[in-house]
Amino acid sequence: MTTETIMVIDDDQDLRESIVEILEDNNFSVIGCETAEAALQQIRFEVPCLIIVDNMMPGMGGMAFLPLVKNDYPKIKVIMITAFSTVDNAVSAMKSGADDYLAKPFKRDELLVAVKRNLEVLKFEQQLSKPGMDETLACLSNPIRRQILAALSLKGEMRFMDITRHLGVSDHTKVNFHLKNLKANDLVSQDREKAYRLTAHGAKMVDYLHVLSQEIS
Amino acid sequence: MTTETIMVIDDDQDLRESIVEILEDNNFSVIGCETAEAALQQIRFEVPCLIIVDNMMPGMGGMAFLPLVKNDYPKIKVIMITAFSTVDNAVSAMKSGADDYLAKPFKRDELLVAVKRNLEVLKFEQQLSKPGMDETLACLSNPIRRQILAALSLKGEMRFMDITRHLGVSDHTKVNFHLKNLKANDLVSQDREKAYRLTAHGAKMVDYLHVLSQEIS
DNA sequence: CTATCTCGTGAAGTTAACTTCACAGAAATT
DNA sequence: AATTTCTGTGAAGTTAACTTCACGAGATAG
Repeated sequence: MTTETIMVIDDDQDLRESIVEILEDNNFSVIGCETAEAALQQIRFEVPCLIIVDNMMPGMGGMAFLPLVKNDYPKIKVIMITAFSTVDNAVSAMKSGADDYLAKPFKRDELLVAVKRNLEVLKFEQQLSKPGMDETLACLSNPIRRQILAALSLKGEMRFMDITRHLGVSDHTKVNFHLKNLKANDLVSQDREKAYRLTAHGAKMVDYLHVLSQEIS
Repeated sequence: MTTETIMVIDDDQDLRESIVEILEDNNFSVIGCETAEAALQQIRFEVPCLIIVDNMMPGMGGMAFLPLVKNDYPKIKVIMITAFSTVDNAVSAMKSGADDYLAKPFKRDELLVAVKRNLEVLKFEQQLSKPGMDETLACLSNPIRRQILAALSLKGEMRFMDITRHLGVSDHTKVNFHLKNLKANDLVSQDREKAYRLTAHGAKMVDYLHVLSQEIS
């Protein structure tokens, strides 16, 4: 289960506490704030993954609050609570960057559905920006490195000069450059006697590339 | 079936013609040459995918021939025919760049097995160096572009400024740069009313990225 | 009708990726 | 023992990728 924090901002104490309670009942970790200003302070100490904020509040309203948060933490999902469910309110909330909205009055289930939907979206997006994704894909995007992987996949184990000759590359230091890159990305390893071989991860990536090659051309 | 050309180089006319015949019986397109020198000329007109060359020949032998071919056409597979099946011969043939060897005398099936095995290896290697592979992987290796893909995958269709705000990028021209890249790689398209959406190919790539994200961490 | 927002181009400027070159110690050969 | 081959390092140099800036035409809103 996700144990990330959800922030609830509403000046109406009754509503705020009831939202907090509903969420806590569903095993979310929740922080309640009475004003947007207080929330901005609080975020500095603990960054929530989702914020539920009322549009109409004394002081800073949800609309003003939104860009401030999104600017510093674009990944945080924000659900706006709008007073009346006019189309205008909803549209303007979404246009100014809200990820979702709840029209007052809303039911317990509507709240939970919205929260869970947005957490799913967050999870989806985070998968594609996983650390290591960049490096791995960039590493695989080079034809020489893929050729090295292919060669190692077929022969199992190769020495440095064997690889260089096998690729027909004139400058051996170029091969060395790419081997270092492959090692840094944990696709290739070097054993006791200096021989290069695929790591388990490297072997998986070779499989992955073959599957991918079906889709390409 | 593969209809690529195989080249057979042997000064012994009987052996050469019998190899050619065996291969032609198996629906390969074959060119026979009596000398390595003649073969080098011939290659300029038609590049074979595999060469079977005798080690011992008057004039240029297989050992001298090998580096000349591999230098200009590193992808061509070369099977060396060695006179005696001593370990030395085999090892030195492989060390100088031969992909496989056949010890005289060899049987019809030994020849066919070796040829087919090497064509399989060739196919394997070619899959990983398919054109378009580079560009696609490089395109996917950028986090902003993956975020755009994720957003389009979730929302189905987005306008330019919606994407820009959704990513929390201050400079819209940066987003434009990456969108152009995605369009150039056929992952994203733009319809009549300027709205961006995933192409079929782009949607598949999003799926593949999710598969990959399982493999990564 | 003026002002703002949208969506885009193109030219620098910057950073990262890749290549090439010069050199060198360790290992294997002769 | 001398020499070649193997396996590297590190410093330029080059090219490609990305970012930023300046500008503008067309739509939309006030």
